[in-house]
Amino acid sequence: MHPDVNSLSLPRVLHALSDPVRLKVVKQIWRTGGQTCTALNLLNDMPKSTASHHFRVLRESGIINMSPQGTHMINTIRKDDLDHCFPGLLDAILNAPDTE
Amino acid sequence: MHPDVNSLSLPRVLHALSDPVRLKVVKQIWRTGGQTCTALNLLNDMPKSTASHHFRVLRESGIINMSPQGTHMINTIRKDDLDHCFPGLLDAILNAPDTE
DNA sequence: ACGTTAGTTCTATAATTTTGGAACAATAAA
DNA sequence: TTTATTGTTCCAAAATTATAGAACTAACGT
Repeated sequence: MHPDVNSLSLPRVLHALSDPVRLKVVKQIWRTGGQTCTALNLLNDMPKSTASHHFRVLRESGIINMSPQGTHMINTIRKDDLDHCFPGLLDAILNAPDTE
Repeated sequence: MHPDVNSLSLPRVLHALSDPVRLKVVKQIWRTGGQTCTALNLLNDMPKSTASHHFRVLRESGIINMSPQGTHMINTIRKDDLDHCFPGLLDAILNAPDTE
């Protein structure tokens, strides 16, 4: 389930992005323009259920769109929606240096 | 204790701002250009210790500067430092509509 | 010196999040 | 149809965070 554009919450978006793993994932999805979970190499670092959890947080906060494509999920950033709701926010975060 | 400019962490900053109370506080400090804790009317809503906790999170993430002024603390946003580390981020958040 | 103001720290509890194992779908491919 | 592949969901444990009462500290005014 994906939240509607008009129901995005800034605290929720910020919380989703405040996790280093999720922040990294978002940057990578953005860089590659849409990836599956495994293609993101998450499963080398953590079990599937944990990765799935992080993707769920990103989806439920409205940051990513997940669409089933055969056996995988294609993840894309909801850039337009985020830009519409919070202008400049995503760009600032995507362009920020890796501080962690 | 305030973190140095070169040691600000994006996930940490995002986490600090992902709490609705703290987000509101930051906006109010920015709007008024520097306020004490009580002037922020936090204590009407919550006990002192809780407010103090939130201010500590904001301070330790590098978002606010707290300087003792007699018996109070003057809280200001570390705008220059944040702009320097994460260009556009704070503006995007400060200008974002109140979604909560 | 005394009380007041403003806020911190200590401590504990409640709430939320993260992590991960195991069982479970759904699709694809042999 | 069997077997992988890709991921989800369920569950419980671990870790983090939020909340708040109570005692404490420091500065100011009287």
